[in-house]
Amino acid sequence: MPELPEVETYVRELAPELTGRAVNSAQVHWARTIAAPDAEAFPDAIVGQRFAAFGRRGKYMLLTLESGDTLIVHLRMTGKFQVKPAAAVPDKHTHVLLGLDDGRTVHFHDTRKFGRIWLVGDPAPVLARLGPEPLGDAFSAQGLAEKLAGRKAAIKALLLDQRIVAGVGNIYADEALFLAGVAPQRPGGDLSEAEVAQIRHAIRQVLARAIELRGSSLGGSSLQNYLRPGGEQGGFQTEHNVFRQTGNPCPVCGTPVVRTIIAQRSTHYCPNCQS
DNA sequence: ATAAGGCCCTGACCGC
DNA sequence: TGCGGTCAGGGCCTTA
Repeated sequence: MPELPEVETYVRELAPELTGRAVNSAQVHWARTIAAPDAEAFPDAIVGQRFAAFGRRGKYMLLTLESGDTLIVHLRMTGKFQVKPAAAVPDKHTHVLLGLDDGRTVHFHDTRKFGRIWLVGDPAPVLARLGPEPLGDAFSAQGLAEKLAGRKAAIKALLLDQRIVAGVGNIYADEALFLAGVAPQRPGGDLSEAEVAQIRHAIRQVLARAIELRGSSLGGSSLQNYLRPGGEQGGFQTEHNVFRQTGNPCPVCGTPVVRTIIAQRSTHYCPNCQS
């Protein structure tokens, strides 16, 4: 599932493909994909616009247009936003098509239909609830500790809360807690200052490494939750220590990795290394 | 205010 | 082979 490293990879790889390209046509085949303005108004609003700059906030892609408008894309679970040749045929899961002035077409493909696209003048309201960027200076150990103070929910659940830190999802929450040596079910408010600092450091470390490897691609050939804009896989899945490694030996101590459910999400950890 | 559970969606997978 | 049930989970919503 696309989390911060996967979205960052999208932004970096889309920029050279789309910068300067204009949208000549637009079709919406699943109305709920368009969060703003609405499916009916979207084509007229996007046609004629030209891609100018590419950014990211948490798991949101921010495609700035020359007009000053922003096309915001959230891939959620299975969304893919890919630039394809003119001859590429959309399938039944292709919900939005953007025809470009060079003949290619952007395909928004989303099997589960959880993904959303906004076309707005001001992206701030869409992003208003997000916590700090984990790779930025604003994500401090002290700030994280303040947000965890008094909280009784499991640290795993709190790391998935985008208001606490933006961009961490199920994969990188599990991997970061492993690197930090903290058990996922520990209440957030019970963590020591040192443990919070270790978690912050681990989040930054795992996200940076995953960006280097262009994200994590999971699943078989037919159920691929994340593929890069050109259709290639990422490379970080081979470095997962615990995520979907249930029963496999912990790379550090050899204890079998355990799977449990926290906040209705699959959670994987080493019961020996994480406490 | 926080915590917990439901909902949206489809396809893979499992047991019978 | 077919079929029903379960699981996957990000963000938002409701409920307590």
